[in-house]
Amino acid sequence: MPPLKTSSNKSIGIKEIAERANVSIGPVDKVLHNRGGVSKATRERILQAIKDLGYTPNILASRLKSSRDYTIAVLIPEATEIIPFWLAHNTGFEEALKEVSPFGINISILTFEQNNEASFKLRVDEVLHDGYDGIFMVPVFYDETIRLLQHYKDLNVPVIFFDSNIPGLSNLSFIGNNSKDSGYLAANLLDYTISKKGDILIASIERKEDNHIQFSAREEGFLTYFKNTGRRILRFTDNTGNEQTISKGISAIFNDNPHLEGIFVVNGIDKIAAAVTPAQKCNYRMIGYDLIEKNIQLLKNGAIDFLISQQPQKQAYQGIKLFYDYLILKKPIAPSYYLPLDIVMKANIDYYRFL
Amino acid sequence: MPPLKTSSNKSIGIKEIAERANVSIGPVDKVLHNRGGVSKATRERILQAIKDLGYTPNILASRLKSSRDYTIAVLIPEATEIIPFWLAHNTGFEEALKEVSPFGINISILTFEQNNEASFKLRVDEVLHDGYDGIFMVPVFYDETIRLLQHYKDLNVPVIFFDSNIPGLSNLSFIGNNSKDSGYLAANLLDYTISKKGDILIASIERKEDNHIQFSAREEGFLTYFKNTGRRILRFTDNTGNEQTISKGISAIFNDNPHLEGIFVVNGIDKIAAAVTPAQKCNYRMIGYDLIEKNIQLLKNGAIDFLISQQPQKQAYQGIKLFYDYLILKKPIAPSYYLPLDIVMKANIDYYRFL
DNA sequence: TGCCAAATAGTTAACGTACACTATTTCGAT
DNA sequence: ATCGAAATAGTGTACGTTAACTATTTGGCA
Repeated sequence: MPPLKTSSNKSIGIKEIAERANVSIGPVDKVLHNRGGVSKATRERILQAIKDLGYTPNILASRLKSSRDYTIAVLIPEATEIIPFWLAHNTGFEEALKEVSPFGINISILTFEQNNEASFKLRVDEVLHDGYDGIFMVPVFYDETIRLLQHYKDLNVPVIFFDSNIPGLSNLSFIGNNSKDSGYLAANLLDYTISKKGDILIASIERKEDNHIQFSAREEGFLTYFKNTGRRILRFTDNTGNEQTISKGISAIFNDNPHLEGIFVVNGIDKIAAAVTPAQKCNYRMIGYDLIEKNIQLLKNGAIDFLISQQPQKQAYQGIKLFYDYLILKKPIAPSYYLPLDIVMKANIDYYRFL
Repeated sequence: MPPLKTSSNKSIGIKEIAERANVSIGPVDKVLHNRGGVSKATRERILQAIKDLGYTPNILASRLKSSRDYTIAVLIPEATEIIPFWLAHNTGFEEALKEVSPFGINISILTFEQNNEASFKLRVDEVLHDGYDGIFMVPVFYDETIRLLQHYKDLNVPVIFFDSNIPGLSNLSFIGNNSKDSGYLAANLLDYTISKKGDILIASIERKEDNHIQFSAREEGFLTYFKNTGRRILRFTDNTGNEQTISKGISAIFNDNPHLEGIFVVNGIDKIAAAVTPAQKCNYRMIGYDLIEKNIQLLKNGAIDFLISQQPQKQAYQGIKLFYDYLILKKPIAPSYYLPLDIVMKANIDYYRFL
């Protein structure tokens, strides 16, 4: 039985196409790139030859010759002390660049303040003015996002959203997690780890600089799971950010609800986890989001039981490679790419730290 | 604030190096490829110029010129009705090939029977005879693996293991899961989902065609977790493969152990899951391995609670890309690449199905 | 019919590298 | 000092594509 060789015997190039169509390579290239200046008849012959011989362009040679550069603008919130989350994307960008930069793909990272529409607008202005070959962005502010999309729609420049999505717009694609499903997953998992009659608390730290759409979706998914189960669900929301206040609030809930067994933290799990004493901790399970360093420590010392990763690095990596697929390989792009919802716990955290 | 441009202004080629070292491109190329025929003095000058200017070879041009092909032999067990697991790798191989085949990397898939050393030996003979530029293999049989390694060690041909590892050999690298840690993870998760005093059953279907080293490691990790916890652990092993026998065996254990709450299935979870009635199922949790279609169905209908994925597609994909890194990019390769231990349940299975 | 612009087709020079081939230099032996 | 082989350095072509440039054909109009 002969081994399954995956190589094509003899690669056919534009020369072979030209020969088969009885023309020189000039018109072939024109047809391939829709550059016009080819009579209808020969155009047909060339297209037929391409079909017959199964031409696949040699991207190496193509790239070598036309050293056209593609610059992707990356519109991403600034990582801060409070929200270090956005730092994680960088390793993904770097990794992707290693693979695609030989093909002339560069990125310009344009950061903005997540709670400051003016700073976002400034970046959009910049992007519109400078003219990029692709936009990879977190669509935080609706109106400005629309403005950007409208400008680039006519230019046929790919705009891909990541992290959070605004459905129904003219962006080429979205890459990220399904927030609602992640909430549903958290509920499913929490349900497994507490007793049938235990109560559940949904907690969150609300900050103006956060992306509320995503958080609502998480909660919605979570509640969907428990709909009609008779499970008692409590709610705690802090918008002070003050440790004392949070601590008191949580303690009060604990005292008032002896049957509390699970906590689902929509956002700011480090703050919530800090508000709980180890003595209290042994009585409930806590699940939340984001594999940032602080949370990883809390997971390791047992203050948090489960984290759901949004895989920022992977979003960044795959996102940039989507531009490579689209711009260089001319592959079709799906309207959305949902990354797996990874469940991370103490026993497998080390395998998720650097990816 | 200017955007962080990641592009290099002007790429340095061998021409620039030659100029700086006061030679023509000929000797530069000779130095770059250690082809000799260069005097020590000019060699030094050239190396210095390379260092000074920070030369990075243009892999596109390089590849275009020398259309040297690399063929990787993939030694992988044959997928069968009983063990469809090995089918999953194919999509990973295909995906990887799409990216690396422009660089001249091909693969030859050589399958063997997992429980038949002779068939393995045949493939090893083939590999030794035909001469490959890289070997990607599951080292199922020790002696033959050694034989292969010894032959290729002198030739400096990269041999990478995947799926299961034999430590301490001269292979370049390993990519796969850490089986022991996966067992530990399963224990940790199961511990979360059952009550403090529940008993646990470790079950497995032993078949001669299986990889026992991996299974032992899983069990070892599992037991490590429960060491000194006082948890009562039972054991069920079937080596008949007969449905009736398994069913009876499992039933007997259920009857004899009313406190049984969790089942860890080392291998053959579909068989074990089938042996349990829905009525019994609601009293325990079941965790096991392999995202094969049969198991996915069982997960969906609730017969299985958790599956740990070995990510065969990712192993295949990343493995082939390792050869690309090594052969084309000349990047250093780590001795092992452990993939994340993914926890899959009903609520997130759909995100794991096609990757 | 002849002329000329427009349309179409053909030619060629790179892109950066690899490597075979040719040219030059070095240096020991006479 | 001269010759010539060995060692070293330089040259040129090709890889497949792109796109500018040149050559040819077409066809409308006087």
